[in-house]
Amino acid sequence: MLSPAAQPLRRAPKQARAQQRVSRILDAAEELFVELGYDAATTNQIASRANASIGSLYEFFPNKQALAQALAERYIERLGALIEERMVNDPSWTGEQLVDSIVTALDVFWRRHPATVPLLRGSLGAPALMSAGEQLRMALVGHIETILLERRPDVDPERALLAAEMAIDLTRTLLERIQAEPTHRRPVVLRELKIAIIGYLRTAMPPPAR
Amino acid sequence: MLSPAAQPLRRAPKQARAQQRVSRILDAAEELFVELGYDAATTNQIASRANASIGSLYEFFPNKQALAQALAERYIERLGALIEERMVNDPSWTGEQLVDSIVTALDVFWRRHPATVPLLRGSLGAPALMSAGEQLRMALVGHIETILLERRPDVDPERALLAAEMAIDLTRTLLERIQAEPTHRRPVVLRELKIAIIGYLRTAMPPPAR
Amino acid sequence: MLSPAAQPLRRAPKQARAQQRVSRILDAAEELFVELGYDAATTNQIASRANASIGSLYEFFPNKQALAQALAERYIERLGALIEERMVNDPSWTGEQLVDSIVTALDVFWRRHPATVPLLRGSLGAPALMSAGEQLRMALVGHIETILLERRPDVDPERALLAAEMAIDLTRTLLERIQAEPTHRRPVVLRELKIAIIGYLRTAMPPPAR
Amino acid sequence: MLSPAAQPLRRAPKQARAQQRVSRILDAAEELFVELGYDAATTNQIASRANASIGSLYEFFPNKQALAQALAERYIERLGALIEERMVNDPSWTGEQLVDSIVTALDVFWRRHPATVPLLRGSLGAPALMSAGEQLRMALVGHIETILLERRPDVDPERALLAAEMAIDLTRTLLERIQAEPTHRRPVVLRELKIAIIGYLRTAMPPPAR
DNA sequence: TATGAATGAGTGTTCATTCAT
DNA sequence: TATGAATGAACACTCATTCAT
Repeated sequence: MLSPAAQPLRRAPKQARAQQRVSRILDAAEELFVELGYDAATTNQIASRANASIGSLYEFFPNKQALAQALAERYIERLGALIEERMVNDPSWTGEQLVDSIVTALDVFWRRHPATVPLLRGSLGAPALMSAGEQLRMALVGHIETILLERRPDVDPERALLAAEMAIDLTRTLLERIQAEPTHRRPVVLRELKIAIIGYLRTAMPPPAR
Repeated sequence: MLSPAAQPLRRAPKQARAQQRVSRILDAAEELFVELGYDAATTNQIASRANASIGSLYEFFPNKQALAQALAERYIERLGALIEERMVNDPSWTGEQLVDSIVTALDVFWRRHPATVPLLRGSLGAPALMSAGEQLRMALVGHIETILLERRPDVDPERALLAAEMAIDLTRTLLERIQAEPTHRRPVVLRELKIAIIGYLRTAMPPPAR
Repeated sequence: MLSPAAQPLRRAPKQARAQQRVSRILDAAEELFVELGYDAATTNQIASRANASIGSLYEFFPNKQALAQALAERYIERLGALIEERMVNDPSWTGEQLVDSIVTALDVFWRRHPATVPLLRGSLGAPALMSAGEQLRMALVGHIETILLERRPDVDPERALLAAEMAIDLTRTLLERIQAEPTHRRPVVLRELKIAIIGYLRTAMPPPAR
Repeated sequence: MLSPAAQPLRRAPKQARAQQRVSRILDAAEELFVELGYDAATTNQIASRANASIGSLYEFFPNKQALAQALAERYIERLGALIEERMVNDPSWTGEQLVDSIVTALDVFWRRHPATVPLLRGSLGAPALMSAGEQLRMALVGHIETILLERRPDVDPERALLAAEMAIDLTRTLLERIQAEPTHRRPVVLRELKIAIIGYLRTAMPPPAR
């Protein structure tokens, strides 16, 4: 259930205007983190791209890191929606179909929210982003774990958790990698990713001998 | 193989003393890039941890970026050695044994040179590091591709390249991920990584029907 | 006349407070350029003498050079005022009286704005100052040329321009020279300067034979 | 006359090799002061253009300023030679011819030794150069004063000194100014300079009534 | 409440000068 | 004596953050 997590906002934006502003600021942060990276993007740039004053930004976010936090939380929320819509664990599907559906959904999400990538990047390089990314990762892992256990109640829960983590980490890397590929190569890598996950799951949790 | 690339050093350190100093500076950079990230690590910190003066650092490296470059090049060199020593494609080995040997070798390398991780991280976040990391990745991919083709001459070369890329990307992420795990979990994840690669390769390039 | 030139200010100081601050910064720059020279004066010194923070200075001026530019522009403006007040070409005056009036006016200006001197100094030594100084020189030359042509319509315009340039250059040097003289010698040199200009003009553009 | 002045050299270069090296260093300093200005030229650049080591440079010159000093002194020496060769006060010449000869000689010198210009520039802007330039100026003034007194024994010695100073200062500025002019304008300005000096002297020290 | 002017610690980098070899 | 590697104070400039209005 993709919990909302510790409140990073100084003041809850009660009025619609304020909520809109917070949203615009996060949009701007998302864009600039992607364009320039977390470190190179400045808070003043973010504010001004959001048509907000820098003072306003700091009204809502105590510091730069909180922007990353909030972004991660927004992603978590939106992932929640995505999961409910598109990651249904339709029991009539084969495992292949399920993987396909999930990976496709995540690919769409990644493309729509490219800052997921720098956010999900691990600890090194930008410690500021670690906890935000960690949360996001855990939200995804939790969902996959649930699906896995639903479909394969025979599997050791610990193994399922591990497999879910692996699946998410594989997906993350490859989707990140895809950004660097020329457009025409993207479907190729995407297909390969699905193969990798299927291959992995098949080996890691072989169907119980009939 | 694993070519050295453009010279980033202002002055070639002819004397042993100077070479040692360059080496110490790179060690310090490695440490601090890992501890704080590329952006947050300052050149003055690096110099002082290397027991060198800041002027000395700039005697050898024209700017901060060049440190990352040089680090990547040093890694490429050392990987060259590692490959020759430990990544032998012994024909008597099974595929499993080969994967095990390679992944283990890389794990050791990763642990010894943890800055490989931020260096190998893709483009976003620190454009400065992109080309350095890209080189490193290509060096690894090239080696795996060679081994793959040697063992499986029946496979389409393009597929082999793709598989090599996949294998490296999977390995990179997971080894990076491992850093974040508590020590006792590391062997578990490492084993899982091997399973993933084996599972993937088995699915992607199934042995020719007999 | 005495056109304002390209805007060197990052942000137009709309409020009176800001305008005052810009002014104080320029005053400080003026003083320090005179005391230490352009290169030796540091932007931090300038800011702190202006009781402004260094950040504030860079809020208004994109870089050190822009301070010199802005100073030159301020001089050009003030010279505009000076010219209108004190360099009137009173037709009842003799040439001697006119020269006296102009040189005196410039002397006063020079004393009040001693950084005119380093600014007007030619290209070598501080390329940064060249264009700023060149503008200032042209403003002065233009004014003298106008007066010359008004009083001596018989003279070839090109000659008048040349004479105006000469007059300004002579004046500049000598007024600069004067700074180095002990106080009691200054009127002497000033008188000599007037003699030089009068002597020059008399020789360069002798009155038409009646 | 044209005295050598306080020794700025750490060690008298007794051997021919050393003298040559000092000379090459000064040549390099001259070039770079002209190309980049005194401040922007670095001592390392100077040493390396002179094919000397930086240590060698500091063997002969205690600091950067001393290079300017020594340059000025070298100019003074060479001016001494120039004066003896080309600034002869031939009694058969008219004043015009004399001025022409002197100004021409100085113009040649200036062109051959363009660093005279930044050196002679007054105190402000580069205090380091002040005393060096001052010495050079005094050497020139002294010579002109002598000539003036020889030709016009009727003139008050103090007036002659003043006139000599003026003549040198006018010449200096205008010759400096000439550098900034396009080549084809240079003879024009040069002629104008002669006119200015002649006009000035005629006015400042009119020939005794017959 | 919202603004954006103001702050100043901290950054990468340079360069005059020293001194071990 | 000559070298050039080494030094580190100092510089121009940035940017996260504050706070008076």
